Amino acid sequence: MAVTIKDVAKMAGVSISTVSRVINNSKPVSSDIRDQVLRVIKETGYVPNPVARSLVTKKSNIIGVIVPDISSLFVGDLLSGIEEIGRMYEYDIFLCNTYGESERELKYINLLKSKAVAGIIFVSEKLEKPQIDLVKESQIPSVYISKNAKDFDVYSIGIDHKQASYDMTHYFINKGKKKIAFLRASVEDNIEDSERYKGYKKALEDSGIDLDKSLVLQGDSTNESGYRIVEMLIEKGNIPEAIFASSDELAVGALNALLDNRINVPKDVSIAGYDDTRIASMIRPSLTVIKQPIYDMGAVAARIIVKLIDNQDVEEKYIILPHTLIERQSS
Amino acid sequence: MAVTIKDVAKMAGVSISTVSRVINNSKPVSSDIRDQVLRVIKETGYVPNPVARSLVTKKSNIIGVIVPDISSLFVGDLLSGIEEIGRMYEYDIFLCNTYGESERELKYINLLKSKAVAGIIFVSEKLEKPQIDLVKESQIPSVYISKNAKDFDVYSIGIDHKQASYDMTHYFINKGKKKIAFLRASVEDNIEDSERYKGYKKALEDSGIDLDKSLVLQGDSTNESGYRIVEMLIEKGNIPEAIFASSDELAVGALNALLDNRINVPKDVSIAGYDDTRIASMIRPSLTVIKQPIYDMGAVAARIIVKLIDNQDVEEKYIILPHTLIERQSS
DNA sequence: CTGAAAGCGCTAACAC
DNA sequence: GTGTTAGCGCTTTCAG
Repeated sequence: MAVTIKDVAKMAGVSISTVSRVINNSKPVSSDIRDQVLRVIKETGYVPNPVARSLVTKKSNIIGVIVPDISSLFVGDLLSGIEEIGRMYEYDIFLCNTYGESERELKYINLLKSKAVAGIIFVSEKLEKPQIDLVKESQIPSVYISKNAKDFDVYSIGIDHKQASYDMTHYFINKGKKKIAFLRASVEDNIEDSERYKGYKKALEDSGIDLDKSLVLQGDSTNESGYRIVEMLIEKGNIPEAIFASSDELAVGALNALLDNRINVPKDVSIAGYDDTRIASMIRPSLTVIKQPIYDMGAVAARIIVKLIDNQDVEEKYIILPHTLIERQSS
Repeated sequence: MAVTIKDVAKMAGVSISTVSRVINNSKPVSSDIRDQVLRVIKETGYVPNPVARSLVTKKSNIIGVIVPDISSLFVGDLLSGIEEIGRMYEYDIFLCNTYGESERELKYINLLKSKAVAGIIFVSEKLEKPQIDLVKESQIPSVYISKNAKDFDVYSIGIDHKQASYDMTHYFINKGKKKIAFLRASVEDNIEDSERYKGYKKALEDSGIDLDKSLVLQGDSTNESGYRIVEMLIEKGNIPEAIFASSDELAVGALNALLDNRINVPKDVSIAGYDDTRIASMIRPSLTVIKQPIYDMGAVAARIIVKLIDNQDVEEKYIILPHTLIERQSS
């Protein structure tokens, strides 16, 4: 059996309250007694039982992190950032994988609630009201990372997707491209509502280029989907001058479809991705991308959660981190 | 305040022990009373407090997972497998990221111990005795995933690395290659001890090919490292006919170094990777690889842990899953 | 500044 | 079959 606060108290010849006070620094303790207690703690290797502690305080030092897919590069980087900062403040990570299913998201929120987690970081492809309401109801501090987080009154981290998308489209236009395809991972919602689409559209408008609906394409987030879509374009002979995909994987799929059909990238067609996950710089030709500061987004999310837990002020609700356009070989 | 067992007991007109009995099925309860209790539970939406429960049983339904790097594709897939099976048995995942540092590994083992996790799945580049001893001492059921797990008396999951490595080397030899480089991510240990190296060496021996030490190369696990090493080989004019890298990322780095120096793959040089992470099929030329069933390894690890927790028999300590050689464009 | 005691929500003897 | 009760290890009033 591990040593408990009782043992320490007995060995130090004080009451357990005193021991509790020194380990929590919750109330003044005369320095000689404090030293005595500290010595016993060191000798015995005593570690407070977090479960018992959590039972009485109704708090834990656990941050619940809900993600749609652990095995994605994006989420991996995000988790690194969260973990790193979380650990700095002595918080641990409780991981929930939802596969993007709303039902599972709800289930996990309830679970985290019952675990009395100190905070929740919620990562989702697309936020929905029921989930947000459930979290709000729980009163647990929360931060969101999602494309549409700014549609809700919640703390969130993101980049300016519309601007980023505008930048990339504009970059292509500047390079003399007119026929620019927009490849997007659909999430059952209206494409018109998508920030990225808005940025793309606006850039075309500002340059007086007509939007060609046959070049606005929806897939899912996999590279296979990007492959199929571009292959279809090729079959139809509707080959664009540039392809702007809304994720790196989608871009890789598009790239492979072109290469496999002996279409040169970037000579015949330019390609750009979105996110700058590790793969973007690993493939050849390497991908021109909009870089999202993914690790930083995780780190900032963790920082915010910690602040919220400590009741500190958080300047803004919707934090926008800077994005960058990274030019590589694919354009 | 959430509803507690007390509230349920009062509303159902029974004692809290009875309520406890029905939620745990721990002792017989007459069916009418059981129904009554169940109804109140449903009405109130009562959920037992896992913290309180854990305090008295000294157990939780949490599996602690210690990994070297969450953001790696390998670990991501592994986690998917663990999570999926874990969830099936109602276990949750507590995530610990060590960056491969022994000190942090030890710290986390202690943490998991104090959290009273039900089991530990330990993923590491290279297992060391102190860590294993600490886990054993804790009496917590544990499963290991690591190249050198079989050097210890622990439950572990893996593939037959020596055979896999033999297979790949043999494959190259069969294709008429004689000058086969072996690229390896070193982990400060003696390369001679590495199973993969042994397989490589044996395949050469069996075919009467002399081992050329200038083609046995060590890097770290990044693609940059693979890039540098192969670049160096090119500078020296010591270009092999085939390169067998001990990870996909390493192989990608090697591949890029060749492509960037206008050396054709697979015409001039063949390349093979190891693991079959998602990137292997995403790049062009796609990578010939030894496929480790990563997801399955995670799933099996979770299954074993659950069995150990339930004191069920586990047939073997060291479980070897089948590997496959997948031939793609790079060879 | 320190100790005694109540209680967090639950399980598990122990009685009846 | 069911209820009473003693903790699990800790924090936190409340006295002193």
